[in-house]
Amino acid sequence: MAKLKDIAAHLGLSPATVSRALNGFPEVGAKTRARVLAASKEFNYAPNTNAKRLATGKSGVVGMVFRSGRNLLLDPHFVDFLAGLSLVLSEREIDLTIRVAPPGQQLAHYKRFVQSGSVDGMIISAPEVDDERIRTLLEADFPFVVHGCTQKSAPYAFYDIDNDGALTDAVQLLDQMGHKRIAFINGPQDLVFAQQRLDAFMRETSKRAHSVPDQFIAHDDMREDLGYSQAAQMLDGDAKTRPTAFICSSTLQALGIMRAASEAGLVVGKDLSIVAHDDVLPHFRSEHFSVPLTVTRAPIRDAATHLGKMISAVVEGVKPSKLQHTEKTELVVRASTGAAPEGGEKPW
Amino acid sequence: MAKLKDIAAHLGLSPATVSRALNGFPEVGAKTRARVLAASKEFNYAPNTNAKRLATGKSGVVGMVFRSGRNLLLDPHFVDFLAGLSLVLSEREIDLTIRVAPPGQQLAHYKRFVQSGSVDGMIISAPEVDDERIRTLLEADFPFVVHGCTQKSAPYAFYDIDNDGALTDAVQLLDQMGHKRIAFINGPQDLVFAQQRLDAFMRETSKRAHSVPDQFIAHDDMREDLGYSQAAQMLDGDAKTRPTAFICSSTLQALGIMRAASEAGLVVGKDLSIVAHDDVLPHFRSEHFSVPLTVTRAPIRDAATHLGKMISAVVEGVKPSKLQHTEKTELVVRASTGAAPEGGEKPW
DNA sequence: GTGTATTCTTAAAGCGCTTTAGGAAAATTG
DNA sequence: CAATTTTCCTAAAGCGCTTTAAGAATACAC
Repeated sequence: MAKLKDIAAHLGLSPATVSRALNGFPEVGAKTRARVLAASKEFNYAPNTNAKRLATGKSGVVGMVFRSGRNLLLDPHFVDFLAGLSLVLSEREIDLTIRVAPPGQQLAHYKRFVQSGSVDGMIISAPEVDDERIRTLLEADFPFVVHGCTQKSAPYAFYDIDNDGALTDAVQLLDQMGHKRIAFINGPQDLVFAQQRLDAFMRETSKRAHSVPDQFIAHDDMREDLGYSQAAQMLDGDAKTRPTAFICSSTLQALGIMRAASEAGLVVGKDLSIVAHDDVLPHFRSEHFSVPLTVTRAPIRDAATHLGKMISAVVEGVKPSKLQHTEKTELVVRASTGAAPEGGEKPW
Repeated sequence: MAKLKDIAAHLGLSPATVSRALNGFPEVGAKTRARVLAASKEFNYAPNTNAKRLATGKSGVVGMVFRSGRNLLLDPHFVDFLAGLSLVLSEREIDLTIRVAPPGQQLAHYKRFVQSGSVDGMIISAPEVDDERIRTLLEADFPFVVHGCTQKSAPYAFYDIDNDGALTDAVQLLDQMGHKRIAFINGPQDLVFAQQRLDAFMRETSKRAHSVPDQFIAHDDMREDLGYSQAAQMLDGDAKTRPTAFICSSTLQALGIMRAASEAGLVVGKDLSIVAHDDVLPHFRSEHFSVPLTVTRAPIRDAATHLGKMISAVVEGVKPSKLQHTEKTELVVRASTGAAPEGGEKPW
């Protein structure tokens, strides 16, 4: 493996000049640069990454830590995010290194990442309500970006969607259609976005005087099977008091709700309305569901793309406070929502 | 950030001793080691990864390159593999760095990974029939493992499943049930496993004197929608000459075939039999399909686990030729297969 | 032609760790 | 107790690159 020194020796130059020629510094003569470039081609030279990293103090890598318990890599939301992210990063010649750790050891891995200098920045996904990872990275003054946001005026870079707006839209739509009994199948309660959605849901429903009993609000991973079982349970009761509409946090849950509805003999869009939040996962296109789904739409792909650019900027020194974005969601009304069925006008 | 030198100075020791104490070398005194360990705790010391890497020549990282076109990160097979792999690697304190590149630039990235010394080894997934990545890494004598295998006596470490056996089992089962017209919906033809399955399929069907016309063999990405459209097309014809059974390479394709069957008014397991290969993807459990699926079973997770251990061994210097495994698949007969329907006894 | 500015190149230090070779101190031997 | 061996530790070189400070070489001015 040819080294910088070899090339220098071969050309009768010093390593310093070769280094500068290769890295595009202006103070090297035009023909010298040309010679260096040619020799580097000829010798098939590639600089030793680790030497470069040690000398510059930059790694050209950003890191992510995954939970091994509730394995995020099995969550389609998360995978789509990762796919988008790694694509953007690769375009910028930034590598992504991933590490999997059990829930209890998450923080330790973040600290090690920070201290060991193996990454220039980190990406945090699915922040919790009071997220210790964020606290740690802030304290260490280490570059990072967050997918989601924990508070109104956060001192870090983030890309979030307007969860409040999404839920407001959803409740409002159903209310206009005459629904008074709206159930909510949400994401894991410890995650910020779920909390934000819950808050908005509670506010908007109670504002309209049809506040919702606890048993019609569920919090769990956003999966088809869980959506199914939760919906099935909620639908298992007197037709006079069961929900006439569902709001849920993911199209996967919506699929489960549809399955439960069909088993209960209910026609979606007629006997039962469903509004989901749609992250636009490539394998679960809500417009192609057996009953096309009404959704609040915000592609998770967009978040990944933005966050990739953001972390690259933060690492370059851009102020995190300049890199904050909350994306509005788009309400797309399709066939899964319709007027409340007869007998549905009575609130809980 | 505390450095090795700082700790050494603080304890009145040389950096060499501190380094050895921390890395568990035997030639350091028990109480010296204790002091070093204590001080390192106190100072919250973490060695600089890049310095370590430069000094040792090892990075503790393995790399993967993904195609950006046909984005492998959107393929559930692949993601499940990745999830398993990263888990095993993390247990061994090996990081995984991923890079995404367009199809034409794959090779360049492999070369850069090799030359730059940023990774100790690579993992290759979905090898092609004559895979240039494998050739390149072999030439460079660089550690790598392959998920799948390109030839009988390969000079590299791999974990493969017995594709030949799987297809043999599948054809044999259907044959015993009286099926004479078996269609095959396979994976992308340029991939080795698809080729192996095709070879076995052709051999076993022709052996039984019911060889298959071209239009009843399809090659494409293993997706529900493609399985659906391919099956729909194959089923769109005279009941006397259309397939009575399908073999397919993935449970996703099987889902598509089921959808096509149901739209054609066919009952799976009665009018139409299906055997799929099952990689045991967590979101697509074949035993829970509306008609439980007959499969040749081999969890992709197992492959990931093994390959994680393998690459770690190869990097440690174990001979790749000692690390080769072909896993048998398990035939699991469920309700999706049944006796050939009336009129099904006539071969093509 | 001398003096100054400008352009190009180099020597050498340094990034933070590991590791080889060697030395001092302590333990073992006869 | 001198002669070894063993145990523990250190000095210093080195990993392959970048970068600062300074020096040659060339160009420009008058």
